[in-house]
Order: sequence, then C-alpha cells, then structure tokens
Amino acid sequence: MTDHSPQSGFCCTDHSGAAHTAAILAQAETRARESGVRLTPVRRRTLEILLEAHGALGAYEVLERLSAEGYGTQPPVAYRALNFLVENGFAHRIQRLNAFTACVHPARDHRAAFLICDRCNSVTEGCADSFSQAMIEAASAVGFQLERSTIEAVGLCSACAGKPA
Amino acid sequence: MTDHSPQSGFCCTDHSGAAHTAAILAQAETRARESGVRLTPVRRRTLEILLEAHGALGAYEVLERLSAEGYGTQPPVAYRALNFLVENGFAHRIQRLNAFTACVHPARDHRAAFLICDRCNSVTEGCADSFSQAMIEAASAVGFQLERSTIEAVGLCSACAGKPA
DNA sequence: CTATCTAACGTTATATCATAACAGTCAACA
DNA sequence: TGTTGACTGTTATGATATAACGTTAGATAG
Repeated sequence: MTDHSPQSGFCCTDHSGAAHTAAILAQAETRARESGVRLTPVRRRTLEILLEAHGALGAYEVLERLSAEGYGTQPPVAYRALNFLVENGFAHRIQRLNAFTACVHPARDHRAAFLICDRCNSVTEGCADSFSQAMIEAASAVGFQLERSTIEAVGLCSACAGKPA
Repeated sequence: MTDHSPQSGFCCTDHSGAAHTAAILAQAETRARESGVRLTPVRRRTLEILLEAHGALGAYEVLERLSAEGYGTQPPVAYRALNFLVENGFAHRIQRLNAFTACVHPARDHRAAFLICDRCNSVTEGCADSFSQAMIEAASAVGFQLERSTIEAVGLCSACAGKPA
C-alpha cells in the first residue's frame, strides 16, 4: 500500500491490481461492520466491479455485469447498490460522467476531488480537504452553510498527454 | 452594479432584478459582437429566460417557455441554445441539478464555483480563480494537464438556514 | 422453535434528460 | 443571383433514473 499524503493533492500511485482491490475491499468490510451497515452480496459485488474497472462505470454497465452473474436485471438493482456505496463512503459519483467509481481510501473520512481524462475517461481521486476548508470559509462569508462539495477537473491524464492526438 | 472582488470567493450581492438583467444582457451582446458569435433571437431569449429565473433551470423548463413564445417545441431547440450559451461563457451548466444558470459576469473570463441550496435549489455563482490555480498546480504535480474544473458545493443558503426546517 | 418485523431485493412501469439525423430557412457574399 | 454555411425546426430514439409494489430472508421477541 502506498502513502496517501495528508492534506491535499492527488496521489500518484496505481490503484489497480488484485492486491489493492482486495485490500480496499477488506477496509470497506471493516468499516461497514463498525458503522453497522450491511455490505450484502450485491453491494459487495458492486463494489468489486467498480474496483476492477479501469475508469468510472455507468449504472447500466454495472447492471450488465450484475445481471450476468445472476443478480437482478433491472436498473433499481444497480442504482440501489451504487447509492448505498456512495452514501456510505465506499464509492463516489462522478457527475460529469453520470458514472461511479470506487473510493480509493474508504477507511478515511475525506473530501475527494477528481481528475477526469477527456480522452480516456480515466478518473483519479485526490484529496481535497484543504480546498474544501477554504470553500467552507468563503461560503460562510456570504452566509452559506456548506455541507459537501463536488470538485471535478477535466483535462489530459499523463498517459494521454504523451500520445500524439 | 457591484464590486466583483478580484480573486476568489462568492459575491454577496443580489443578482436579480430587471436592471441587472438588462445590464448583463448588454454585456453579453457586446461580448458576442466582439468575439464574432451570433446572439440570435432564440439564444438571446434563452439567456433572458435564465436571467429571469430564480435558480437554475432544466433544459425542458427552458423549452417550455421558448415554445410558449413561438420558438421550436422540441428538445434540441433548447439544448442547442443552452449549449451555445455555455460554450461562449454566457451561462453555466450545473451538473448536480442537470440544469443551467446565466453567468453573472459574462464580460470577464473567469473560473466559476457554485453554491447550491439543498432546500430551495438557488444557485450562487462565485469566482474560483484561486482554487482553480491551486488545482492546476496539484494536478500538474501528477502529470495531469488540467483544462477546466467543475466546483459545486451543496448546503443551505442564508435564507433557508434561517428558517426552522 | 416459530411468529413477527424490517431491511433488502427484484420486478414492472414510467419519468426525466439528451442527442442523432435530416429538411427547411435565411443572410452573407462570390 | 446562385451558392454556401450557419441556424432553426422536426422526428425519432437513446441514455439515465426513480416510483411503486410484491417477495425474500435475516434478526429478534415470545
């Protein structure tokens, strides 16, 4: 496992690979137990599917995989599992893509920001705690009680930036 | 017109009212002329509709108004006008709401951030230039070429925060 | 051990958001 | 004045998301 630096910025490590997937899944299970929520088979499998994916997945892509494995075949099955994961901090919704991605550090309470590659749609999760703090202050200066922020950046990932076009 | 402070934060002024609407519309027309794009009747009217709205409007809400006034009745009419406005900096898309809102300072090139009220859905546009700069730097540290960011915060606006529940 | 309760699951049906593709219109201008 | 290209409008369809309801299964009180 890699160092996830403390306050701000994006982490530069590869989050793919079976070992990492397993580790995150284990963290998620621990956290679910601790907070008294149930990581049921569909939910767990949905999280695995997100972890195995390269980028973010749309709800219907998740549904396809779930139904192929004998789970329900209709949209609510996927949406419910995905919403559960998001609400409990195991996954994030990427608004720009209408898609979902596994949280890379579900064990820690954090504010996330995302780098989305315009070309390959890869999604990198970063820690936006310092940004969020600044936002909370700027908002409260105008009397706005900020609860949560969505920070999504679009551009070229290092892999795609290297390629011609 | 009020002072739109330079680098960061949300502005505390009321952006509604016919006078302000007219001023922004005038700025938009100037800018359109300068940049050689055409602010046609549908596009102009669409911008007015956004300016007159209290919060952000969905494309179908805009379409409703447009078609009631003799413009086209089908979704592409609204989406084309809205996309034109967004691409040219006259409006913004609010991802979280699948909705659109007029830009409150179309004359200036800027990075926007939004405060979205959970209760009344009002949208306040703020200037995120300093956040964006910090993001660009954090992103480039991991080799990501950032092009644009979406920053949307959800919480309670000052009006709603005062009310009971 | 069984009755009961509730969270989760699965389904049908439908709502909501968005765009592809193509035909007609009109102003700019060679 | 004919051609071009941007704009508008239409039909049709695709993509995303949720409401509502019956069923299942795990927890728990009796």
